[in-house]
Amino acid sequence: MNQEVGYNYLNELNEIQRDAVTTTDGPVVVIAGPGSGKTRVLTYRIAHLINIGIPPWQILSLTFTNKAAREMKERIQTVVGSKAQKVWAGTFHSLFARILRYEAHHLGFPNDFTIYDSDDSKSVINEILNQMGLDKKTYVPNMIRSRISSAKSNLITPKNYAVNDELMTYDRMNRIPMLHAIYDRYVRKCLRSGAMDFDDLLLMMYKLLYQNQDQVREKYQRQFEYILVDEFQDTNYLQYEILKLLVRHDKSKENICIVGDDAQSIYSFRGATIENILQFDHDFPNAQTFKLERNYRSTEHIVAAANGVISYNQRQIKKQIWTDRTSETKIKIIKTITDNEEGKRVADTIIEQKNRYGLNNTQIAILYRTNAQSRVFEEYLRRYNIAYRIYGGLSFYQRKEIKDLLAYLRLTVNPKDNEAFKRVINYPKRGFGKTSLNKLIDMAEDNSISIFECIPVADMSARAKAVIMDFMKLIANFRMKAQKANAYEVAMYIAKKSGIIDLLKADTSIEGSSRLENINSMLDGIQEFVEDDVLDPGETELDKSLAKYLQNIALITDADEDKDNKDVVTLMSVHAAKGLEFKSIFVVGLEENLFPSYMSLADPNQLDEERRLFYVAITRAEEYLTLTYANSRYQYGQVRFNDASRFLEEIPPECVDAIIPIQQKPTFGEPRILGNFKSIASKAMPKVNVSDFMPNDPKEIKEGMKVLHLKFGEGVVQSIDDRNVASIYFDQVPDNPDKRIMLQYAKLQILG
DNA sequence: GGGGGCTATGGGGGG
DNA sequence: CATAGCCCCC
Repeated sequence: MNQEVGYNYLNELNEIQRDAVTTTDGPVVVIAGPGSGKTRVLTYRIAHLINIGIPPWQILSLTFTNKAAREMKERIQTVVGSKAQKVWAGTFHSLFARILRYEAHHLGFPNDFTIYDSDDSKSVINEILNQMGLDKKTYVPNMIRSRISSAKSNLITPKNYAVNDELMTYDRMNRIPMLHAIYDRYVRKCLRSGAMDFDDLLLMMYKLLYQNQDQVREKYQRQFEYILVDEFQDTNYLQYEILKLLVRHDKSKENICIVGDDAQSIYSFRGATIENILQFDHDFPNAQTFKLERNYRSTEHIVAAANGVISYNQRQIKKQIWTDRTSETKIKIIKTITDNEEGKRVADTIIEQKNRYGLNNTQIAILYRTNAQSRVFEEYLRRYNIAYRIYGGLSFYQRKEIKDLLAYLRLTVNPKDNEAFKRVINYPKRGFGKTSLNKLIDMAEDNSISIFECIPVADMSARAKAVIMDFMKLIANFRMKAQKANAYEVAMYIAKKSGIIDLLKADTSIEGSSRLENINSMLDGIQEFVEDDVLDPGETELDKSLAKYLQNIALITDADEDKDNKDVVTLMSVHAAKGLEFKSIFVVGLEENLFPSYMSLADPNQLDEERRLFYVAITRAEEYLTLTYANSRYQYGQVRFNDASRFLEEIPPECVDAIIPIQQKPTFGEPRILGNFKSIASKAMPKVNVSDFMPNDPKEIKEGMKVLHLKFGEGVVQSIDDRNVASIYFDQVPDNPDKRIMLQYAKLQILG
């Protein structure tokens, strides 16, 4: 054993954990309760494999977030040194994307394929609905997306879908009989755009292995001799089938170790199925099972509460989670009248805990069922001067300006990327509107090619043609640059040459400057990417291309972001909190219709999943657990009244402090922040007396004339172009006095 | 072709 | 309440 670096990690494990680490060969199942040292087992198992001589690049370790993978690598590194970097550790999506970057050509995709996010997918679906003339109220884009996604996750091709009685009957009954056709078109559109959605990253990996062109399957089967899968309860059918393709072959020793907890399965809405754990025993009958039942994280009351709650679920793998951590502090339940008061009481309690127990902000987290609930807590934390950070919600990469620049980058790497094309063809404005774009889209569809490929043969007005040829030249120019420069240099070049930076600089409003800031921090991020000199597993030389950068960022999420070592309270959804732990946890909004969500109430299976979600929430706490609910809250613009969540009643009463009642005098006079004040403060427009206004015939208007406009006031005509569009300077308009007005519609009065 | 304003509608979790 | 999408106006 390698004793030069590290230490004897086996001493840090209990007996069962140690067995789970040292049973390296053959299939292994680890059932790991919350706080049972699961990460420790996974980490040391990998370190152990490396220590007994397994080359690190033969180890495939699939985790739920990239951050978890990164942290694991760091911990492995303390045991085995720099070899840890060579382990293939990451999420299913990110590792498969990396592999597909070398292999996608086997599947008819460019190796520099684009990854479509869910907004892109939705936009593709909308385009299809328009082209097929289908009603979006019946064919709800989100619903279609999720049906396509689950078809893919269950390996049902469009062809198979169309001949599947059960699916077709379901669709007919739900008045969406064309779904199979939409699915078919969707797949073909993505292929033509050289784009894969999130499901495709899995599906194409499956196809790649299944088709086995150039013995690709054998290559990866040989390479990944040891496979570890974390959070196995959250894998879907397709993910499991891929694992089987990798593990099951003639020479295989079936060295696969899956780690999971059926009680923490919370992703069935995206196709995850607990069946996978049950099926695993069936598929690998010689699998050895280890149950980690000792909870090292939480105190007795929290563990008892968790056990009590989860016992209301019928189907589960038998286990008894226990702890020897005693505590004076029981679980607190706080009841309030309004959501606003809930926010205040949570903030009060945070102050109290910091004083009484000496907690740092970092040791505290507020968990909610829906991201929309964060607002009241933000308000009070800000008011109390407590630093916080919100995870989730609108991520950085979903901001408009970021998506705009990204679209240029994407189009540069992959000109067939239709979604990127649509986004920037008229941004900045270059007079290429909806009508011309729709014409192009239809033409591309008719010829089964991408929009970009369609341009040279497109039949359109001379003016539109001129605009679009210029645009093509611009992109060609970007592509040339991308061939010889790194991601940062190209991105900087594009940000400037595309006009995005100038456009944002010209916008002097607060939002404008924050957009520019975002662009700059994105560019900083790209520079960081370029300067990072760690070789990814599978790489023989550093790849700092734009294409590589795009692949990297397409799959990172908020949960992957590092806490920048600031002392902040964490606000996040329960889903996002999975795998994390905090000394003090607040689970808020415990009301019927909210947690459990109203969408789950009708279906016992979904209700069980909500319960598991609650189980995940409370087991994040080490010592202090506070549960809150409000009798009434603002939901969708009106006050709603909800009963306390059933989950509160499922907690054994002996774990709970006496319920803290509603404050007798609720705090009035706290200003509520109301919406719709915008219009008052907004721009002061010049006033023109309507009764005096006498517009002239537009034909009379010439360059240099002084004119009057009903809304913009007095202006001077700077120029009139061949399209009969006048550029007029209105000096009474504060923000952007330069207006382009089409004379055929404009009402202008000549002043001289 | 582009922008502003109004209405209808949704309403969850995330790779 | 937020926002997407539509319609209308310039």
